[in-house]
Amino acid sequence: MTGTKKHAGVDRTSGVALWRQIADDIRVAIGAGEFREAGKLPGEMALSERFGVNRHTVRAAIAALQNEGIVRAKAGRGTEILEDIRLKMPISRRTRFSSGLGGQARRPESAYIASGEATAPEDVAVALRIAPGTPCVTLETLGLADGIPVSLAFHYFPAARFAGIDEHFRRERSVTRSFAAMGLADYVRISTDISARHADEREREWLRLTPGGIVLEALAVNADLEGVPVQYSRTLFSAGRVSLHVGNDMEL
Amino acid sequence: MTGTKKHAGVDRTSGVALWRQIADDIRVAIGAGEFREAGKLPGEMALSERFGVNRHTVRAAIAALQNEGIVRAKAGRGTEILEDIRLKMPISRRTRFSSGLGGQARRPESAYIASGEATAPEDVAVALRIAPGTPCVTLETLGLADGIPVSLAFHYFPAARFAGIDEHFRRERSVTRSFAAMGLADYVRISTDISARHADEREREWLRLTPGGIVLEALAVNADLEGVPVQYSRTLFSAGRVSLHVGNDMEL
DNA sequence: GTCAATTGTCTAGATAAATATACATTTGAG
DNA sequence: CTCAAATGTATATTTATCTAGACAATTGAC
Repeated sequence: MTGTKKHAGVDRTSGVALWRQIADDIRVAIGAGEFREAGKLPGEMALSERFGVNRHTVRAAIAALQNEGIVRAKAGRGTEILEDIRLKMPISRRTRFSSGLGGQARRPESAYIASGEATAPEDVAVALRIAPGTPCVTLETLGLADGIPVSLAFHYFPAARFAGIDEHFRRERSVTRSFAAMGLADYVRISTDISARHADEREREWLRLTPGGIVLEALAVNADLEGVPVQYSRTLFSAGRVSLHVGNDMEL
Repeated sequence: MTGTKKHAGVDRTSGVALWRQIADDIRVAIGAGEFREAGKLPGEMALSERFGVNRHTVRAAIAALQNEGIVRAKAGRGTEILEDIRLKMPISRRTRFSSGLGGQARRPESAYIASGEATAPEDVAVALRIAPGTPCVTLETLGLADGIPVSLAFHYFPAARFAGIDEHFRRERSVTRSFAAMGLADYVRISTDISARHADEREREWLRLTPGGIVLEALAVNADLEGVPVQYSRTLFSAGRVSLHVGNDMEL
């Protein structure tokens, strides 16, 4: 071992400023319920010892968390924890954006970003069981909870069956209701592929992430009740605000 | 607008060093297939213009990517893109580590890290449907593919039923075979919770990740064929090497 | 071999982040 | 009111990151 004293998870060679590492660390700790009893963070001195850094570095971290709306510092009182927010998004045969967040006392909302026409690329065509190059309607949407963006989705629908579904979405603000308006009363999730990576610039902008922010990328296929694929989606969830739950109801 | 020219996705006020932002950005671009034709990155000068930074900053980013084994720079030739190898790990009712990677022509392997006894914390107890504080056998394992670590798992087994299962694992190197050796011939996955975050120091060490590396965290519950929970696992997958596939067979 | 294109190395200086101290201000308990 | 415990503000110094420019070393094309 070197003579360097090792402290909780701060890395001075990572290219990430200490205040940001500490802010990320505290955010995770809050999510894990570490300070739930006190309802507030330990004092700046205590935190600076815990992380092995100067008090001002801790202050910079807290300032960042304040900026995110997670905590609120007040002279003489301490730093109050405002809320613990990581939504649980169910992934099941009946996965839908708005109903998925229903039980969590939040206001779910979908926003229209853009739509257009495109020919299906290889991977999308395979998933939708159509020939590569088949015309598709594309739709890009933003999912919000209490006004905070949580997901950015890019959808493909076979144009032969769903031409104009984007117009329905602009009115209905829901894929489920858009399907219903076009005569498809019900549909099921048949496959979901999940990976994680760093968000690119555009994704960071829509999801209001800081550089280095992580997204969960879910590639999903929905089908009608006959099993014919009706939708291919690539949805990016803000990993700091959402976890995905693969549950029992996938079994029936 | 200010006189500052805006360049592709670098943010100078984020607390993340430019070289790391650029490394992350290039990694994402490689994943999206941006340089697939050339098979190599643009020159350092071209990249420094693209990101609006000095050539040396780009060099630092490339050095980081080289360290991750994603690219290889060679004087006079350029910076070659190595191969993007991301294993697909199926998540289904019959999820098992070794058979999951079977079809991908790789040599799967599990290694024993440590084991012990512990009382079940709240969340584990709820998942295993036992009282908090019930004795459990704990087991920590490393999953490898072709000798490269891909997952780090921490398991809980109810001690009343599975005392000594860690000893079986040390011999068998497989949870499935350890269960079999203790009289449990078959089991099924009943729930999986997936999220993503930055790896901590210890995780980076076992999974051989660079600082800033991402892990997919899967919280899973397995049960016997009567539906009685037999195992709770927290598995960390190296997000650069693994994607999780939630497929149709979850339905039967 | 010559040449252009590219990565590798070196030195120096400017900017941002982190440390070290000191003291002011706000709050709630007693 | 007084005091202890916090956060807020200020200044100076050290360290890490980024910029700038010059030149060496390697490679492949001609």
